[in-house]
Amino acid sequence: MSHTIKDVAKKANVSIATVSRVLNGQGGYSIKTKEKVLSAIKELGYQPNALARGLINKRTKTIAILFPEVSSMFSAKILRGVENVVHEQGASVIVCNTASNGIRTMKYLQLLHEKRIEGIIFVSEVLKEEYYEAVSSMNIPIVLAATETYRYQLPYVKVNDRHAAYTAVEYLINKGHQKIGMISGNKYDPIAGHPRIEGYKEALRRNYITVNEKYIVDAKGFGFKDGFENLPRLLEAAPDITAVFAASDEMAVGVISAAYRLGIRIPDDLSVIGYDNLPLGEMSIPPLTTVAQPLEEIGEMAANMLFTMIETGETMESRIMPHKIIERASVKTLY
Amino acid sequence: MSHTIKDVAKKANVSIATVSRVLNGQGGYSIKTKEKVLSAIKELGYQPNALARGLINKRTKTIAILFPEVSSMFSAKILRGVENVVHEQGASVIVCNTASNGIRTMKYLQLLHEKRIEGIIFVSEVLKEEYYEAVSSMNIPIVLAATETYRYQLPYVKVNDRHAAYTAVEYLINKGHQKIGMISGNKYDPIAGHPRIEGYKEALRRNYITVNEKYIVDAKGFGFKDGFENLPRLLEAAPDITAVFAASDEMAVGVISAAYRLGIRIPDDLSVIGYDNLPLGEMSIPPLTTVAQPLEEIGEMAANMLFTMIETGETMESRIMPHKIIERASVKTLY
DNA sequence: TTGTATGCGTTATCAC
DNA sequence: GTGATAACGCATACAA
Repeated sequence: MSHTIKDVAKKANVSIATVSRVLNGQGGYSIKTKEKVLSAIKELGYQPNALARGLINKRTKTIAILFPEVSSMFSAKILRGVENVVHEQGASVIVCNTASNGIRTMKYLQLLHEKRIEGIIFVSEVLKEEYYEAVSSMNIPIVLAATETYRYQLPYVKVNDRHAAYTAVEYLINKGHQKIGMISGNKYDPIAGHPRIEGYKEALRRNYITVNEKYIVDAKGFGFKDGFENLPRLLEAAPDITAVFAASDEMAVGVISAAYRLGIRIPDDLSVIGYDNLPLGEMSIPPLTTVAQPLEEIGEMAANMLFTMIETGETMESRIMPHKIIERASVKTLY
Repeated sequence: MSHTIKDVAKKANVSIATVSRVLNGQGGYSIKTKEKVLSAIKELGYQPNALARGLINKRTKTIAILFPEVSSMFSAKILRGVENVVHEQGASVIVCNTASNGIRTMKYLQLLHEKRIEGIIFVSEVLKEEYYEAVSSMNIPIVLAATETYRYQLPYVKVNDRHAAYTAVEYLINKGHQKIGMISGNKYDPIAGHPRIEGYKEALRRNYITVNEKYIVDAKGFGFKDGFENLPRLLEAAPDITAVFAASDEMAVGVISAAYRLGIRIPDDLSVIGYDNLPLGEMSIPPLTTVAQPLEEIGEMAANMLFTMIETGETMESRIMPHKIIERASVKTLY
């Protein structure tokens, strides 16, 4: 099996203490012994045992990331950002698919506790009380990504959902649209649901357009089907709309597909704006205009914050990341 | 900080040996002491230290997965399958983005060695010799997913690329197409490139259609842009084609978008078939007909194989997973 | 500059 | 049934 520091010591004719010292480059040894040790290490192909190390210095150089669904473009983008800085730090990241399932999440949290990971990035979901308790008892930092919590003082990094939605809708208004429908994700979702609806309403109000509740149809989720199935419902309730704000890119693409089925031309008959800026949007026909969340940067920022929290032991300020309109071809100018 | 087995022992008025015994449910203690220990554990919120455990029994219950690009739907799907069985096993998975970069990969491999992970799943890439050497020296099992290697005896799980491509093209032929173009990924790619081209050719030959090299255009990769930018090139070289086989779904969607720009109607003027069966395909306009790789199952199978290899110490047989045609709306029947 | 010895939190092998 | 105690592989305080 793998060699130990002892084997190296023997081969180099020194004590294990000396080997340990050169391994950690602390000095306190002659250049000659250093070379002896180093060559012994090379000869044996020795690799230090991170378990033994971690046991002593209480550092595992491992963090975890939890999301409700690993296999979505959304999660994948954030993961990429996280993985980037994790690798930079010489650390590693354990991924956990919670499936939005309480017991599965709790089971993971326990496993992570046992493995003595040093920090957690919690993505997209609402942080339940039991999660919070569990993490608290682990005494390690956590940062929320693309979500936030009002009940606890926890750092998060996300865009301002309300404002981003506002921006999207105002963009539509600036393009001359007045009758604007919205297909929202679950309206009870305190992060990606309600705030975006509020942003929509506020944009209308500030531009002296009356808010009509019938113009808002609530999907149950944020997927393609949610958009696809709800465009007809929206059109029935509000046949005169000239534009739709969909609460996610997947929904927006669903809307576009539904429109295609119905013989409604995008953007000529109906304009569509999405939310997220997933790669999907560029691939759509027509290419989707959307309000972008910088997902990869959110992941990077979250990871960076987590690592400095691990290092310093102090908490950090939350970050609101900038959103911006990505103009493509799904919105028509109306004048 | 976290409590140790010692604290539990003290609180329960027993020795650490006894605590360890009930912790591992080995028997050899009265039901009464068991309860004493258990309640002490609960009171203290004790969590065993996996590092110390791993140090002794040489098991970390951790595996790693490496892919060239985490933030693709392709990787995400496989990851999901892997994560599924990993969680079932009470283990955890470290994700590594190699970025198809040799030194990055080697750095990761070393880190993983130090962490004493128990196995590796290697996805999509060509296994270089130095990778093989590194993994060999770790003395842990590896299984390849969606890739394979000819130089070494390593278990893999993937579809038969050549056959899957054959199936896709024959489907086109059965629909009455004779002039069929192909946009291949990198033709030097020994896994996803060359074999698919061979499958394409074979399908033509077996159906007595002359292979014309001009009908094959080689993109440099498998992305949207590769499809988008190469349809015009293909059309120039082979203006009379009635159908295109794209070597990936992303490319196929790129082809559809390019066709749209060119005023070519899909499938009326041109049929398109893809490869992979990503969620993307359902969202396309028109929905994409494609040959499916069961990505999630590939991930699950790879993980299952890896775990039994870890358990038994023996190697396993490779698995060819079934592919199948997913009929949607991008192919027209020609008679 | 170098070596010895102790401890990190477990499990396992002995005794009792 | 239960309790000391020796590993596991390493870092470090203390001697030398």
